[in-house]
Amino acid sequence: MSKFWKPGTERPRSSLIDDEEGGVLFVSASASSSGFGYSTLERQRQRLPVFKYRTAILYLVENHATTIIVGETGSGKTTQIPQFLKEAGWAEGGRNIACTQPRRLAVQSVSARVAEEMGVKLGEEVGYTIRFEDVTNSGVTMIKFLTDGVLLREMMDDPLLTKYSVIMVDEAHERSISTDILLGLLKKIQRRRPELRLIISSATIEARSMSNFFHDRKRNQGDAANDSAPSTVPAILSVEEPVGDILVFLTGQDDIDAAVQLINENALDHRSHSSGLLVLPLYSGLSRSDQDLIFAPTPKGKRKVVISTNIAETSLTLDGVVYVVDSGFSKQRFYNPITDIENLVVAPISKASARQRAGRAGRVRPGKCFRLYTEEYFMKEMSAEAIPEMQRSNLVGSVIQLKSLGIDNILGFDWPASPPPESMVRALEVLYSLGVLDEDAKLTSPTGFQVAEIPLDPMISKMILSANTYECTEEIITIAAVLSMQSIWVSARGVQKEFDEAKLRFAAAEGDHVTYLNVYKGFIQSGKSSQWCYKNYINYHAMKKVVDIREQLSKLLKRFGMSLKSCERDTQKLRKAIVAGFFANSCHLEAYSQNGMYKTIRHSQEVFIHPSSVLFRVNPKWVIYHSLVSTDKHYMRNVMAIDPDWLTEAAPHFYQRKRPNLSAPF
DNA sequence: GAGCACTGC
Repeated sequence: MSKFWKPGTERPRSSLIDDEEGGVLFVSASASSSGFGYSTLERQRQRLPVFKYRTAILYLVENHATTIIVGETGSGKTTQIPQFLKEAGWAEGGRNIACTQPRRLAVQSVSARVAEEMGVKLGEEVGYTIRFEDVTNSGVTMIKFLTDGVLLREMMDDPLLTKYSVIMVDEAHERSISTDILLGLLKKIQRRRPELRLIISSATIEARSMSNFFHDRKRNQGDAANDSAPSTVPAILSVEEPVGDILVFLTGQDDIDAAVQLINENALDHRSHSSGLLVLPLYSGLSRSDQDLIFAPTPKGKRKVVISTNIAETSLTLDGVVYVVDSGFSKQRFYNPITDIENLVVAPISKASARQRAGRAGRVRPGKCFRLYTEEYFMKEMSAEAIPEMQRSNLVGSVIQLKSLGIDNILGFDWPASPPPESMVRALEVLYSLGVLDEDAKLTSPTGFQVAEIPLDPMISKMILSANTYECTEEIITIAAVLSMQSIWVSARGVQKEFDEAKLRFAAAEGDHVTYLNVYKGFIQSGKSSQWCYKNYINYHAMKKVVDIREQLSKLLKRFGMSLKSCERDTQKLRKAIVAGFFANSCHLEAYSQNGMYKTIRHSQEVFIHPSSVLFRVNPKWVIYHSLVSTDKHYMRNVMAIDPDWLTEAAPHFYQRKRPNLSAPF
């Protein structure tokens, strides 16, 4: 354990200050690979705390900070930082900590746990805001969970908020939505209290300082190539230094598999030193056991080469990496509010990303980064930061988040990066049609408040609440849990036939949602067996998480006064509940369509059933989908067949207005 | 006939 300054003793000096710009002081802190916040993956795999946040906080202690505002999500920081501050001797003198937690559900559960961990009794509970008032006997006079407008205003006027305040923002995910929300809130404070000096710490800044190390090193020359896999291979093979693993950043599964193959072929053809390479792919679609290969120690005389997506940029840390090869590209999501479609495209990364990637090298010894683009491109053309997520996402979730923070004037909110007004309007439209917002754009009661409290996509939340009416909550919370996963299937390239056959054992004529119910039933009947999952090409870890999320949802429903009911075999009930949430995502098969083309009802967009769906090639006339993914085509993922009458039944306000002849035969 | 990554405990 490090030594920390106690008030009244001589203060240690810190060398943490990286940069000073315009009165904003940056303190280095990283949550993703170190510090208190582990990423989920990291946390599962290695339980080794590194104390980046501790050092940052040491700096604050040193500078007589009086207030710390900790952003932005995650329970790690909000629970452990207050605890840590106590340890650090920061407790004396009536200082103030506020932890922001945009999601109310999290706030409540976290708060209860904090109370337990700190051995204190809960203070008064106002809504879902919990306040401790000098209950710790440790001198930390207040810990506020800054979750709604009332507390935000209190915070602004708090006399304890003097001179320094420290905002720790986890920017590992460059300009994420929650970061933007937090910064927007902070701007409000700053305007009200201009004398305050705000200190922002961020992981991106850490990347910047690390990249200084590489700054004057020679970079590989070469154009930014579209086809990154082939051009990457020579770079990997040209790494001549004898020791140290290599981490390569490419864009996606296809590129990665191609590169792995090319390197292995090269090894066979030329008996070059590449035969000493142990080449491993890494992307989230891989099974856990395949992913874990990258953590296995490199065999003697071999050099590990991990070819990865962005997953290794922030969420996974490989200790032995000494060389990084950066293609300069990643897959990024862009949302078009006019068409309401999210596109997944290969795009150039930002400088901040490039630095973060470079920073993955040399964690254990000095390293090198090979960038597959020119220094001139880096200096002159590469954008400093990625386009904020706020500006390229569907905002339905964020709008409801703000509403639940007590911020009613969404359009007037002071975003650091204002999203396109069209996105706002779309989001408000959807929330209104779901019955979450009323005509004055206020949360409805109880639906709006309940939806805001469920930490899932509002459409899923609405589906869950509707299941109460249709008496099928047992089934719906299972479906909701599965839908909030990436996928419950394992990636099965090469064993496609076996995989398809396995899937057929669960396939339901109604579509993917009911199929998931069958999988869940099978999993439970097997006694939650990992063997059973392996045999059926199902991701065991995903299923365990489904069970976990399902459990949380069931607790939540109980709090709403709803009991779990099963519709047994009556799938029509649960399909109607699903439609009650997803009516806006309806499509019909184009008459005479030969290739399975659908059109969305809302925008007449051409869409197709994703090949991973059990309804692929089945093509029912009317379907609703959970999400669209757009690569070369617009694909619907998680598709269910419906009766079009259910649409008008679930959302007469939505469909009568737009399409009076909805039920017309096709 | 196809799947960048993250967050909620």
